[in-house]
Amino acid sequence: MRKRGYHHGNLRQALVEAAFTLIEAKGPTGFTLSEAAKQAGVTPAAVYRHFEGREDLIAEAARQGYEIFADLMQYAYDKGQPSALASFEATGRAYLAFARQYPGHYIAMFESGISVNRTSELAEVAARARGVMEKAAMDLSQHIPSDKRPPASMFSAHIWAMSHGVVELFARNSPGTQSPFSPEDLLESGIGVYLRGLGLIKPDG
Amino acid sequence: MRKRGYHHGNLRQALVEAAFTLIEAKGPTGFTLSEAAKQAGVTPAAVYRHFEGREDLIAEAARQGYEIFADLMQYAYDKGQPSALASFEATGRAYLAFARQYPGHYIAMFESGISVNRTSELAEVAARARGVMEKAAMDLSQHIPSDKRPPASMFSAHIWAMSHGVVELFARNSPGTQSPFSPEDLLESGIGVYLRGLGLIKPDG
DNA sequence: TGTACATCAGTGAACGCGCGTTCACTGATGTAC
DNA sequence: TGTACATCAGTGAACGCGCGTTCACTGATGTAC
Repeated sequence: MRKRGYHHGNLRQALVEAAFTLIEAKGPTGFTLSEAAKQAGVTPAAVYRHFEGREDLIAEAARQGYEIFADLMQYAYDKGQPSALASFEATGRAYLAFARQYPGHYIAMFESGISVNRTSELAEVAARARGVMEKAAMDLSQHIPSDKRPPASMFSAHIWAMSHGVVELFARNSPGTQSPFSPEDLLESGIGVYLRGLGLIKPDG
Repeated sequence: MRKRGYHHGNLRQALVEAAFTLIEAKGPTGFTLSEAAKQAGVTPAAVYRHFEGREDLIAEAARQGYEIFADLMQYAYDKGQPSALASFEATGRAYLAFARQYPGHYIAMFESGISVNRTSELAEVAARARGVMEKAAMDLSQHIPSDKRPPASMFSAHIWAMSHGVVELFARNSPGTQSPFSPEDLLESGIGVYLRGLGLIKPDG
């Protein structure tokens, strides 16, 4: 039961959620502090009781996004264990699922222009998320003969790049919209080919 | 020799170039018509002799970007001929080279939020660029046994996604900046693994 | 349980700013004769 | 070659707008006694 009087009760979080909605609808450009306040039913000045300003609000939105993201990746990883391959593939699917399910979060994290090094809190949670991706890659790369094994951080960078590219180009109203394939199919098949290239799954697998 | 009096001489192009500079420096968000005018040494109102408004100017910047992009891709393709593999790899390198050499153009094309379907001119040149990528993929996929050959448009979408992802995550001041690998190495190795996955280059190639 | 009071999350008015856009204008350029 | 004139790319002032931010304030809440 929400209280709604002079005091909002949970304005801070309401503002963050308004930010997600606005960022999702209009992009990081379209997001304004005033409109977020309005959507939360509050004067723009009230925002300053909870955030230092516009940037700080966006940074908090990004932080929450990374938090969820890291949790989902960790969960996917755990669920795939003890198979390195299953864990790896699960994190790939989790990546795309996150981008689709939390578009506002995703945009705040990757397209809002705020630096991951803005605060130590933000840097830490981003590092945690990246850590899961790298762990998954590391585990899996143990199965590659060491002489032809790429560094795990390169491996995970490739997958991250392809995932991000699929999201940006094919999971939005972007240039590649025309594609007859769903982002999910595109990413899954792309990762499949890549893993075959590393000899990690069978040629006809 | 430039003429510089009451009449600018080539204001239209000067404005487009100011747009590239500003977009590169401050992102599509930071770009303002007024500042572009100022940078071209002209009153904001003068812009309206050449463009319908802010959006129209950005769209022209994007169009010129696609024009250069399509030309570079075509050139790379031609240069690799008659080898399908050489053509393909050359277009991959050309993609990244374009993104690095023309960051303002790249951002106007892919991050400014203008739709490729805004005008037929823009749609056409974008289609031309995509056409080269797909042709390169198509040629190369002829070398894959037809039973395990993915559709060329999927193939090219994978490469495009990885290329775009590398640009966005590792060739800018973005989340992945930490990576110890250069974007060029990352993309080249990523495409290499991918092609190996398709059986298009030797396992130890 | 009731009262006095401190706390602090909100208000609302005001600010200066730069934005995109419009308008009547002006003055440089180029062409006709 | 010189003059009259049409063209049109620029000016500069003005507009309304929404922005982020500040400030003194007010009124709801929660606590001490």
